[in-house]
Amino acid sequence: MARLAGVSEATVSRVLNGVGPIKEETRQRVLEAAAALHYVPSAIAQQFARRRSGNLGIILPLLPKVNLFATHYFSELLSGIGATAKQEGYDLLLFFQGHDEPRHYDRLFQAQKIDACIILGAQDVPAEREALKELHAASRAFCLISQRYEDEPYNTVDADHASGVRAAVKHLLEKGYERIGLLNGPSVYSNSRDRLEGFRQALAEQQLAASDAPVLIGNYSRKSGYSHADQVAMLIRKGELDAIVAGSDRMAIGLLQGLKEHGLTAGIHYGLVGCDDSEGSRLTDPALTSLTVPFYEAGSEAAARLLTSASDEEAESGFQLKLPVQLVVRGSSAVRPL
Amino acid sequence: MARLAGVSEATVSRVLNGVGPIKEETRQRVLEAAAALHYVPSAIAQQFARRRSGNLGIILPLLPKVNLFATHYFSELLSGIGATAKQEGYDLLLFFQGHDEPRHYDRLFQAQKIDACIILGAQDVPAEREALKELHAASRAFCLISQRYEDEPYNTVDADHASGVRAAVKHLLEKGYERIGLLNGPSVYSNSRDRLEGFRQALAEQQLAASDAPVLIGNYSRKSGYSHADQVAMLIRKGELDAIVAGSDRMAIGLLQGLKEHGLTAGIHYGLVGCDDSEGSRLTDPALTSLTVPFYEAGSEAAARLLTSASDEEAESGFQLKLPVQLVVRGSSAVRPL
DNA sequence: GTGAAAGCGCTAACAC
DNA sequence: GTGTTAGCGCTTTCAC
Repeated sequence: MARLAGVSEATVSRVLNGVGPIKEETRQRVLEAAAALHYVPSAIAQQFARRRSGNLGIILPLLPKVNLFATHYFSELLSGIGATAKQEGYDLLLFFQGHDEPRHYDRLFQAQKIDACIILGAQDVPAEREALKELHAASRAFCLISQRYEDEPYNTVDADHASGVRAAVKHLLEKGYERIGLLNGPSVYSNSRDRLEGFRQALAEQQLAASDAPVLIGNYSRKSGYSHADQVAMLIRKGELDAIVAGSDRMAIGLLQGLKEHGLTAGIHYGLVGCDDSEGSRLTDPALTSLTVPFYEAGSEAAARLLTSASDEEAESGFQLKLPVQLVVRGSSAVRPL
Repeated sequence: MARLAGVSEATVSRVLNGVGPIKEETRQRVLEAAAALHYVPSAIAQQFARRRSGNLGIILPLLPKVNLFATHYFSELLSGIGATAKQEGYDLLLFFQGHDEPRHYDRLFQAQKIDACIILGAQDVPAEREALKELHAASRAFCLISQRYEDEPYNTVDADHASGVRAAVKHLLEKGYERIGLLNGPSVYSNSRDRLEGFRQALAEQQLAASDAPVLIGNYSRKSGYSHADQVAMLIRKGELDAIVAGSDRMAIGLLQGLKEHGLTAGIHYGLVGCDDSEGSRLTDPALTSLTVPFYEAGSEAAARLLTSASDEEAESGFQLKLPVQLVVRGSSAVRPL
């Protein structure tokens, strides 16, 4: 105890935490003693006494081994969260959530392991809704990223996927493509629904009938894109399709590879746009036009809103952020030769 | 307090922790009461009383925004660590370490935030060595992944990069390539040194002079691979090189793209092998032959060794694991046409 | 087999 | 401004 070294008692606490009025001289004495003794306060005891853990929980889906969250999506998000959390004096506590496991999110709060939490990869399924409702009922500080529940007032941070897809379709039309299709992800993710909506809006704006525009559903994986190649090749050959927007870069890349086997090259025989502007978009030949999503900012915004509101005890009004998405044009959507 | 519901006192603790002899009947009573009251023990208080945090710290390098740890490397590692930690009842506490920031690793132990820790992306630089020495001096349970210090007895888990590169070189020679080069990473990483060693061994085994085999040094990024393309193209044109092993898939891919601009195609004009068997290796055209590294296993092994030894108070003997690496053959190292 | 009591190392009233 | 005094909610000797 540094109190021996100095002369005081709980004053040490005040000095170290910078609370209450302290005479500069004693402050110095305490600081010196602490330094001399290499004193490091026990975080465990502090947490206990303060009844707050100082931890920001992060719940992320445990995808099957390989390609877990390779998609640079989680990487960016985590970095953004981490930077802000550090700045606010919080540590990051990670929880992998198996898809089938019971979602005991609130238990993390009850156990006081975390003071706030960010949920990644939430799905629109009953078990998830239940778990979130519980959090909300208990007034927990939590936030969803990249997933919204239209009928619930939860805090969310998302990208404006609808605008993104609108921009993509507009771009393709300007490039001379005429029959645009969509390879979307499953509707348990709100961003899939957003993309569909953006797609329809874009067609409507151009007075194009959305009803006969091809919309295929995959699962966001490269494999899924690849497996749709046969069908897409047929549509292209029949003249019913000449460009496609995919809900993820991975699906786009799989599709691109599959169509190459059909002798169809992106940017020549058809136009292709992906989503996420992942590293992979730069690896294909031709490189993939994509929509860049500010994941880092999403993470840091989410953390900032949660953590600063946690310290303020003010009535926090909740938030539903929608971050802008931007088109990055590359070879896969080059001018269409007639 | 569940004690009201039941009748006992500290017995609750015993029941919930399954220690000491308990009459089955009281055990049931306590359990029922706990269930009825939705009792969840405070992790914070438990940690405090037990003087252990129950956290496994993970230190990972904070790389500049984009492509942070996209490389599936960290993803796999984290998943492996997470799975084992969960199984052992530990939570994961994440710390991003800026390259320039002071490395106060031991402070995490002093503050009792963590009971053990895994360090990813450690470099062989003085500040790092200093921080690790401090951990070792204080007998902390820690482990390095993918980095060894030859002169220090630290716990490590690594892949057998030397064998991997040997296998790669052998494979290329068998395919008919004759003048193999190496595009390596910087020697602050032990795996770079390992690869160089494996490379030299392989040449020596084949009675080839290692001295005039081209060895280039990049920094593991795609950009770095790309920027070596000019030099490599020249070597190929001069007949001084016809195949190359790159220290990472990303460098290999950058090189492949750069050489394509020189009109040189992997698998036709030259042979190419990468390292890590990342997702990107399947995206290039041709697909990239690579060395598959068991990152998931590395993570889970590291966690297992640390956490089981932490509970056993036995003399833990330390460990230096070397996991096997395997060659995955794809198009970039096809038979060389003469 | 179970209760009683001490205490983990801090913070936060409350006096002085 | 600073010391005194209670706990925070568990675990853990030690008796019984």
